[in-house]
Amino acid sequence: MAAASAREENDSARRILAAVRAIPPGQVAGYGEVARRAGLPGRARLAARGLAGDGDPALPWHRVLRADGRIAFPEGAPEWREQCRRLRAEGVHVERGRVKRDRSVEDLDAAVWGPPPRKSRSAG
DNA sequence: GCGCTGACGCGAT
DNA sequence: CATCGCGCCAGCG
Repeated sequence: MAAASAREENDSARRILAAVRAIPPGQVAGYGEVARRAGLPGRARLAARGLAGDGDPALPWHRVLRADGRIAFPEGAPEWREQCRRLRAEGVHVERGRVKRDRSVEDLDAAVWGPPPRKSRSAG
C-alpha cells in the first residue's frame, strides 16, 4: 500500500514539530538540527516545510534558525521581525537577524545552542 | 513526467 | 565574512 509511505511522511512532519516543541524557551536550534532530532538527517528543508505549514500558534517556530545562527527570513521581512521579536522576548540576544551565540558547539547533545560551554571556574 | 523553487547545510573560493 | 555550487526532497505549474 502506498499509504505506508504517506504515513511515514506524515509521521516525519509530526516528529519535526515534536522536535521544535522540544526546544526550551531561551534556546534555539537549527533546521538541520531539528530534522536530525526528528530522525531525518539531511532534511533541513523538510523541517522548514513542516514549520511553514504547521498551523500551530503554540509552536515555538521562532526558536528555529539557520545553521549559521541567522534567521531564515530576509532581514526586514514581517516574519523576520516576528521571529526576532519573539527571540528577544525570551532573552535571546539577536543582532541584525543573527543570534548572539558562543563559538561553535562541539557536542551535538548541545545541539540546542543555548548553553555556552564556557569554562566555569567552579566545577559545578 | 519535467523543471523550478524553497523558513536548508556544508565545503570551497 | 560573502558568494557559489552541489546535494537534498517535497510542492506546484
